[in-house]
Amino acid sequence: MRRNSFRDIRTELERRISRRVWEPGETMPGEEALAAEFGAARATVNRALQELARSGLIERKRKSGTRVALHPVREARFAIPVVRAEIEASGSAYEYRLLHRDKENAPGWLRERLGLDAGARTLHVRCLHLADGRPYQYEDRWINLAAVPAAGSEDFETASPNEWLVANAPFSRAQYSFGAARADPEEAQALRLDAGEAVLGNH
Amino acid sequence: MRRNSFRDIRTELERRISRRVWEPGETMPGEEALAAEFGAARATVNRALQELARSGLIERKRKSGTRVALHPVREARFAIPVVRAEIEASGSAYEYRLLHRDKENAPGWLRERLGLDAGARTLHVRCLHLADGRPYQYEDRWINLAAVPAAGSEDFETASPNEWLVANAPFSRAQYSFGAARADPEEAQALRLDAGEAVLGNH
DNA sequence: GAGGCTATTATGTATAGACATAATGAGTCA
DNA sequence: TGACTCATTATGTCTATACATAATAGCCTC
Repeated sequence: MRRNSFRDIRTELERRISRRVWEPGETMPGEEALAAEFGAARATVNRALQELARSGLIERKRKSGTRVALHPVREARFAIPVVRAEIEASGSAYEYRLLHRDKENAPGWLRERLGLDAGARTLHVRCLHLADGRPYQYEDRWINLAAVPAAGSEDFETASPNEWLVANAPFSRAQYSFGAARADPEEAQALRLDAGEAVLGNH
Repeated sequence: MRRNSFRDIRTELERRISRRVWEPGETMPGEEALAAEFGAARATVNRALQELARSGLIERKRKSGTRVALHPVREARFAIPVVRAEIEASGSAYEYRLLHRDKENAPGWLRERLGLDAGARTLHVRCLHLADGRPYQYEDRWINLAAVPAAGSEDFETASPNEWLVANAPFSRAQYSFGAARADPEEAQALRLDAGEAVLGNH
């Protein structure tokens, strides 16, 4: 008979939390007590609890104990997509087309967004990702050359900045924002859409 | 002198990976070897490696070993928004207006999306969130009454389904998807936009 | 050489025991 | 009262050991 694994314990605790065995904000039993109940070592219970804490379901503090989070799961995760992988995973043929690549001074709106000085050098790349020959995503990217100097010597003829950056500039802190807008003429042409059609953007 | 903790080990391994001490795709030393190098127990190295694997920087497979991920799928987190908190945090006055609330049979497109049987009962709620009296977000929500029966007895006169669900139906597995679309006449009217304007949606 | 069995190996997980650390609260002293 | 010290306590982490499990490689058989 299989012993209680940390997964089993985690699952059972999740169940109890969702069934309100312990109310949100309420302190739940300590590691020792749970270990005794499940017939497992404290380290095993600890692992289960750590995972629950990481996912935001519970909050833990030394000495005061573990309590069910008042505002459960306020965070979710999403994978930063690599377009090529996305397209290939769907079984379509991936094609990449470089439209534009030039070193340019950062325009005002960009300097403000990134907190750059006037005259900051950037690499401006526009390219298109196609799935089965049909436009799939239009990439219009500005790379701060001060932050990623190595990008200046990339030609981006065969790999997109998106993919190159993910592979070559591992970042740990990043900020993404999304929004919807009507396609401007340039975007519409690249994606073969009617101008004014709605597009999802990542700024 | 502080011993090497799993954090130190994780950090050092991250550094090596970003400095290409091991190339992407290359097999890196096993747990035993790393434990010997860092003067730590294998369990400690294991914990560091598990976290790196979870964040997508490395890939691990029994027997074949640990290798640096070829396409580091980095994950990001986002907060599941509670509209009221969002608006209040920005210093605006929050206002909530219920537009529609009715128990309805799930339409076909919804049944397909959620994998429901024909005739499944759902609660359909439409409401509007306003900031300083101006439309901010339009919420058009279908709740599966089989999954959250308690929602059926909520009137949603003062709290939105969004908020109620986050507080009362803690979920650990969830799927969100986002998209852009042109506002349909109903959405446009609620948000006081021109029909056809681009809106960001959460499906 | 195809198919299947087996040994090997690296990771995965569990354990008991130990010490570390943070937070709390009680007791002490000015 | 207020500040400080210190014991207490729950979680945090590390270790050594053991066994489990998946995947590979090599061997054997037909």
